[in-house]
Amino acid sequence: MTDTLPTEVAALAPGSKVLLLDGNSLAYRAFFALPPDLTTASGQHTNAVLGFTSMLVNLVKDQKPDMVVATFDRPEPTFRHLRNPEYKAQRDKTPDILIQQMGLIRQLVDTLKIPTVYATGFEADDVIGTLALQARELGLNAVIVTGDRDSYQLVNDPHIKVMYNRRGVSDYVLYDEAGIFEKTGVRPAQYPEYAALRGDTSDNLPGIAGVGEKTAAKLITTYGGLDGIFANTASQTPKLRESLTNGEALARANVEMMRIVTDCPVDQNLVDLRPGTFDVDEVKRFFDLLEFRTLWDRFTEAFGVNKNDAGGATAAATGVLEAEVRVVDSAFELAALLQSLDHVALAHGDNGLAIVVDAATGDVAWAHGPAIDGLVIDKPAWAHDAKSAMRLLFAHGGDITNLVIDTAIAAYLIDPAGDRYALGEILTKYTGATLPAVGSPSGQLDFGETVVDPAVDAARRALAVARLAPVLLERLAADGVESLNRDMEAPLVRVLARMEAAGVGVDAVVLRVIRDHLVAECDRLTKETYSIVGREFNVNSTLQLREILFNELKLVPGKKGKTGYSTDAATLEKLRDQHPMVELLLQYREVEKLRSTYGEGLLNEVQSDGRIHATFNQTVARTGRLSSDAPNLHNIPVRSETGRLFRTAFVPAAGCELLVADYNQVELRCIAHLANDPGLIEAFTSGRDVHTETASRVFGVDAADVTHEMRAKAKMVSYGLAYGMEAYGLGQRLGIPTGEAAVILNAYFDAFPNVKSYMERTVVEALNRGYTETLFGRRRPIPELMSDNFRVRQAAERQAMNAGIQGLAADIFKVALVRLDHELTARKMASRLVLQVHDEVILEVPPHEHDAAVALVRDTMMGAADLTVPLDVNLAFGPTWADAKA
DNA sequence: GTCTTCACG
DNA sequence: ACGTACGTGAAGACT
Repeated sequence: MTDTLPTEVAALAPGSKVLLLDGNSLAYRAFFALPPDLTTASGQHTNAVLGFTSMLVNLVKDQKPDMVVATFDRPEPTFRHLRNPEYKAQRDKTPDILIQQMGLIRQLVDTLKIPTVYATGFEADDVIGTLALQARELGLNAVIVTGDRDSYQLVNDPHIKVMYNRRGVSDYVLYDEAGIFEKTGVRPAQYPEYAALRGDTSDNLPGIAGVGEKTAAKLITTYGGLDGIFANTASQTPKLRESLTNGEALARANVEMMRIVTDCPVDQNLVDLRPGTFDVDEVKRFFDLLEFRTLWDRFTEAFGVNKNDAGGATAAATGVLEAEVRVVDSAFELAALLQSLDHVALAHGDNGLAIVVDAATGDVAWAHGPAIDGLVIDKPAWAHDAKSAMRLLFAHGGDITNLVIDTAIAAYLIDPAGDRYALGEILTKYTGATLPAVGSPSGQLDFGETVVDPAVDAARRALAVARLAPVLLERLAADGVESLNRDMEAPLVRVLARMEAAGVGVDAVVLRVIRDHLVAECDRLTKETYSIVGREFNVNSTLQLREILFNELKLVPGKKGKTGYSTDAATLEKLRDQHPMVELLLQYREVEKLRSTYGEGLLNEVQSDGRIHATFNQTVARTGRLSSDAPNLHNIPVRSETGRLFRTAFVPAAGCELLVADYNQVELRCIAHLANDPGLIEAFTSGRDVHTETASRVFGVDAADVTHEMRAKAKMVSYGLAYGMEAYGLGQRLGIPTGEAAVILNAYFDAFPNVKSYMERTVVEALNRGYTETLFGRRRPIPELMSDNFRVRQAAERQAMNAGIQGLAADIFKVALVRLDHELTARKMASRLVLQVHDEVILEVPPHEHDAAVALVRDTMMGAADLTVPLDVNLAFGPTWADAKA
């Protein structure tokens, strides 16, 4: 123990420059500096935010402050309002368009980690006055930035200056003590009394009639202050004497209003503030949200950030990547080279693989043709789009068995909202380096004259991976998604690669029969429709359909879209009784969808091995789910009788059966766990049907008395819940009035109160953190939660509610896939995964593994996560996908 | 390239 | 008064 208290030390050295921003005043100036019709695509007004941001950029660029501190008025009335109800009464006339933007301005300030100081019952001016004095005590230089002349009175020390915004966003003038005197004719300390005499329009305080700026300044300098002036009224002209005598009370009251408090109770003292470090990504998202494009460049310049920097990333390396390519022809030579590396940064090219030998010198080996036959890379591997590299090696009898990082997936984990994760883009974003365009000889754009060796392109990409991987690994750790990458996403790459390579068996003959039948049906329905309408037209054209339905046939239109009245199935359903063509149209729509997307679509994707090899995307869905394309095997029909026929065309390899396993109500179980709702947990642990159980609680009847209708309604509510559904939506889907739906919804939340509080808590947490987080640590930034646009914000809230639920289900499923594939391999089983659909896996199983496969799949899937409710799995075998149902 | 519609979990 | 359930991908029409 020491006998002295620790000395408080300011963050800044004496002589440092601190900018004190009067947030409200500058927001006003910004608002009137730019046209009010500046909006984003979604209709959010941005003129004040844009102007404010622009001011800030200019200030930082010109002033180069060591710290910026902002102040805003508090909503509570101040002592000035209590004293004089007229004071700043015009604030009530603040335009709505500006009020809407104040939240965004504060958000900008927060995003830039600019400390904000408040004092309840006082104005921003008083806070600034208090901080300016504190700055002086700390030996700092304070620059007050404002559009309010009241602050002139604070410039009574060489270390305090005012930067006054005259108009626009860049017209500033910096006043010191002499400057104030020159401008007003009085010294700063005299400013309140001077202003009290002449009045202040911006504060809505009238001055003494007949006393303007000149007279006020002259009186102040002659008599030193109000006391002197009113003691000497006798020496004035009769007219001025009368004005002064009548106005004395007013002027003395005004002074009390004008004088800035320099010791108000601020919530933070200057000595405790530190200049913050902002996250460039977060700032960029804010700029993107508000569609600030050109401002971004000015911002990065003024704030001295590499505009491609990823915030915390510490890559000094920049420049254009150039590779020194050595060609490796023999497998022996390649093996020797790999032996010497402790990790392998690689990129795949046309039938070859580029492997970084020495990133520092740009030394890259290009192995192709026979050299990669049977190549198994078991060293820790770094790659971009590793799944494609794996599939290339699979085709040559090789493998990549120890993937440490896929740079695209890492970028996705850092921000799953990114639209693309092209190697060149994330390289520049996270390291500042540039990847030359494909086919470009030396970083220049190529117009087809020069043909560059594909090996060179692959080599450059491998170098890019070598540069990126360490930066991204560091960032993954910083974001707390290291284990998500290591234990889930990275291992999953190979599982998906194996499923893609395996493909799923398709009976093209069956497919063709289905397709041909649909073609005939389409033909029949089209002709019948033509005969009813009386002429031919393109039934696939919504435009022509709208014309016929709503103009010619005069049917009553339903909802309207962007371009006109909707003709979707829900609308047509309501028009069913109005005209016979509507029924035909509905039938046609269904059949045409099946014909085109599935009949023709799937047939086009059948490869020469009689199988479909779709692509499973791991960096697309913002919730963490997988997606499928070319073709999409995640939306093969099942709900309609005819559509379900397509599943009869999905078959196992000869001698095998298909094993289909899907999680039972996995999202609802996730809700039960996350909300920790006793009722919902009990509904799942009781072992009885969960929807019946739910209906019993919602409708207050015994489980035995739950009707089919009640169960269906309860089921709809349960699922709608996960999406943030409201009474209107529930009513639409159940075909009941909104009021009735509201009663059901309320009954649900009464029965399961923790579910409601979980939903509310989730939104608040996401708002505070700026992102949602699943149980496994998967993050999803949702900046739109801060939007001032009601519609945008509500949509964001629903996304936030859903992200933790859908995301957790996705995480559980991914764990199951990884473990399942791992176990199948470890047990040297012949069964293999061929397909997955969000909560369902499909395996090809030879007869002798029938029982072992069931046990393994069931145990692995049920054990993928330990929730407060059990996970349940349905399993079924069948000769086709359609037949494999319990 | 955007819009509308509709298939799935 | 607003608009009204999350997440995907594909096809066809239209600009």
